[in-house]
Amino acid sequence: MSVAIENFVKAIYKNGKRDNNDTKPGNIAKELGISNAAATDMAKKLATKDLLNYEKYQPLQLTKKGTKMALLVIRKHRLWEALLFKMFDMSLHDIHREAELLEHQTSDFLANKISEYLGNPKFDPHGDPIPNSNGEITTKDTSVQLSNVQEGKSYIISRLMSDDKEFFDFCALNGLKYGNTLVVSKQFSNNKMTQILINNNTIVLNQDFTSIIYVNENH
Amino acid sequence: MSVAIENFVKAIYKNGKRDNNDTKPGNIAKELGISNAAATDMAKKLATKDLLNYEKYQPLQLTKKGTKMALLVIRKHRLWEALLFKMFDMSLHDIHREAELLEHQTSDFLANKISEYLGNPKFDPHGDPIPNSNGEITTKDTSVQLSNVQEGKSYIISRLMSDDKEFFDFCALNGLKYGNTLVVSKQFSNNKMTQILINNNTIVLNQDFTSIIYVNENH
DNA sequence: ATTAATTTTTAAGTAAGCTTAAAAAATTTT
DNA sequence: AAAATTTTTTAAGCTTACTTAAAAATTAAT
Repeated sequence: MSVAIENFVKAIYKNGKRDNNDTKPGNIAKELGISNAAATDMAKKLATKDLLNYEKYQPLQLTKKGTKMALLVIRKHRLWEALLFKMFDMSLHDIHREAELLEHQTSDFLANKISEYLGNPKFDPHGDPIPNSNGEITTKDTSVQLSNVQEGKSYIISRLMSDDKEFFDFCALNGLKYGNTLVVSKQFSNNKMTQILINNNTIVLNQDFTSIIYVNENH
Repeated sequence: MSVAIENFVKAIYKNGKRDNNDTKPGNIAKELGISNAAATDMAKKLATKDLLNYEKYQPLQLTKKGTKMALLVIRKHRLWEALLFKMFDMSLHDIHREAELLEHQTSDFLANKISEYLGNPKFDPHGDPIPNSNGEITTKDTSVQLSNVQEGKSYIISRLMSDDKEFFDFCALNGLKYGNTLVVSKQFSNNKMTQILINNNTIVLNQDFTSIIYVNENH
């Protein structure tokens, strides 16, 4: 299967999770930076390969086979991120960029070697779960978006769900890092803004950021 | 530049070295598993990009720019081989196969990180020299083919120049490994066959093998 | 030095993965 | 509910990297 196909099923999987199953061609096209027409074309093609179900004007739905393909690509991506992060002094954004390419050129055999070397980690450096070699995610995610938390409580950052350099630069600067602790000091105007205390600094985040930072309550 | 282009200049570079500059389209086509027509087409195209000089019916000659591109791809290939060989328990053939794909999806930045991590090695696990980040090979090669050595002398294996699984399996079985010592006990019929003593075993190699095993005299 | 064989080139054609433009359908706004 | 907007689909076309088939040139054999 080609890189284009792998990226296509991956985009459907990711957008499905993120945008509450808005997996219509336009949404996927945007994610991939291609035209809507190209997305429709590709959807039809992948339907003939039993990777997804296609019905005109309906959201695209991955089949079992398509989902497995997506998860195996995501597995390779996250394993590469984990490996590069551990071995080299590289930013989250940089490891993402490299993994984005390497993921398509990695045999299952090599992926397993990397996993084994790392001690079969369950999460990558963003806190995203790493699917196993059968394309299954066995960990269950109890984290919530930082936009959805309660004032006054303490939380542990569990996930930074982004590909964006600006965001990661901001995170690096402010101690927003997988595993770190923060306290929510105030929620403003319907959770559009969130004030947190982290590393003895008070910062205010808007929803662009609080919707992609996931946390678990700190008991 | 595309994968096809990177592989094309790499093939010219490698065949130029190996086959005494027989870099006519047919030879490159064979190396890449494409038709002669495709090789001619690509050659013309790359000439317009100043990667090679093309004259009808003449061998293809890489320009400075083309040579540098080839060497930077080869650099990435050999760095990946060195890394995978060091970190994971993988055969020479397996690391080659993985590196063949990874080489095209590796930024210069990452290549430098890998090199640094490995202590800027000058040779890969086959004994092949690793070009530096400017695409230059600074080590000078004094090794000779095992088909060209003298009876009775002792040599150190410096290079196993192959991509072939059969060959590597044979090497692994018989202790033919980069850095190991062997003694040439006999040359037969115009060097078509060579008898060597290695690891207390006597084995006879034909020219298919002795022409791709390089050695340095053991002083 | 011809003839035969091989290689290279040209020409025409294909598949993948895109594009833009316009038509059709769905969705949103008023 | 009708009109306006947006999205999806269809259609036609493009580029890359190939292919096969046949013509032209080179190389090898007798």
